Amino acid sequence: MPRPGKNSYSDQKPPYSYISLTAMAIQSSQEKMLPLSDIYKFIMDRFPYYRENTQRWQNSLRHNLSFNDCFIKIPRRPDQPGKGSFWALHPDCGDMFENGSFLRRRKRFKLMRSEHLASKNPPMLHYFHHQHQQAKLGIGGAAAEPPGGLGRLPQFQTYSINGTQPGGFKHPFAIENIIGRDYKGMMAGGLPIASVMHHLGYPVPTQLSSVVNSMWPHVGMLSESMAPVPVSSEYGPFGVPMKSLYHPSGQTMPAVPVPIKATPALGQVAALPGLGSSPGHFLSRSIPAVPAIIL
DNA sequence: GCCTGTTTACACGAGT
DNA sequence: ACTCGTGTAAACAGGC
Repeated sequence: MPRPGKNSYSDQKPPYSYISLTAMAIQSSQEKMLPLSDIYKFIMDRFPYYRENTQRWQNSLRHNLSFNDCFIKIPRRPDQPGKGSFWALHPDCGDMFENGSFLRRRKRFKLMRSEHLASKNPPMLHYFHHQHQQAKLGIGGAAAEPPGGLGRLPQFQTYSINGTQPGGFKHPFAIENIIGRDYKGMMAGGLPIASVMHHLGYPVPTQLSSVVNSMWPHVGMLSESMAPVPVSSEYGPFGVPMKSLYHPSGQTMPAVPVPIKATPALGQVAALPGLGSSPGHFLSRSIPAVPAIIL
C-alpha cells in the first residue's frame, strides 16, 4: 500500500475535533450508533494520523464521549454480545458547528439536569433500543420505510427532549451544516478551511459541486492511498455508500436528515450549475424530497 | 491484564 | 482579563 508523501494529509492532524470525528463515525454507521472500538476503527481507517499514538488520542476521545452531553451511551441488549456500550449522538445536539469550524464549536452542547436524567434513562434508552431493533429487523430503515420517509437516522425524526421548535433543529453533521454556508468563508483553526485543507494536501476544488467531497476528503477521497473507501461518487459524506442513500423508489435519500430551511446558502447550492453529478446531484435532488423534520 | 467508561486537573487558544 | 471549548494526562473503577 503506497504511503502518501510527508506533506499530504496522512501526516497532518485532520482539522476536526474529536467531537467532530466521533460524530462522523457515529453518523457513518447504519444504525447511527457505534461501540467505542468501531469509532476508533472509523477514525483510524480514514485518518492515518490517528494510527499513531493511539493511547493518547483514544483516551482523549473517551474523555470526550463521557464529558460531552452530545454523546449518549446506549447499553447493549443481551442479544448484542460485545464489549462496551453503543454511542450515539444526542438528538438535540444540533447547531454546534454553526460557525463552520470543525475544530471549535460555537457552543458546547449541554443538557439540563433533568434532560441528563432523561437521556441516561428510559424512555430515551427505550427509544433507541426500539429504533435499533427496527434497524436490525429492517423496519424503518431505507429498505422498509415508506416513500418520502427520512431514511436513516430515525432517532432524529421526531424525537425531541426539550421540545425544540420545528425548523430550529440543525444537526451539526447534516448536509445543511456541511454545505449550507459559504464554503469559502468556512474557517478551520482560524484559517479559511479551504486554505487549511489545501495546506494539508486535501483537494480543494473550485467548483462548489465538489463541496461535499472536499469537505470530507478523508472520507470520500482519502481512499486513493489508504483505500478504506473508493474515490467515487458512490460515497457520500461520512463514507456512507451512496447506494445506501438511495431509496428503492429511485428517490435520493440523505444519510442524515436535512431540515428544510430556506437559507440563501442552501438555495445557492441548489441553484448552482454543475451540480448534475453526485454528490451535488444527490444534494440538490434530495433536499426537496426530504420531508420536514418535526422536532 | 486489557478495555471501557468516568472523573479530575491542567494547559492552551479563540472569542468576548 | 475572563470565559469557554478543546486536548492531554492521569487516576480510578468495573467488566470480561
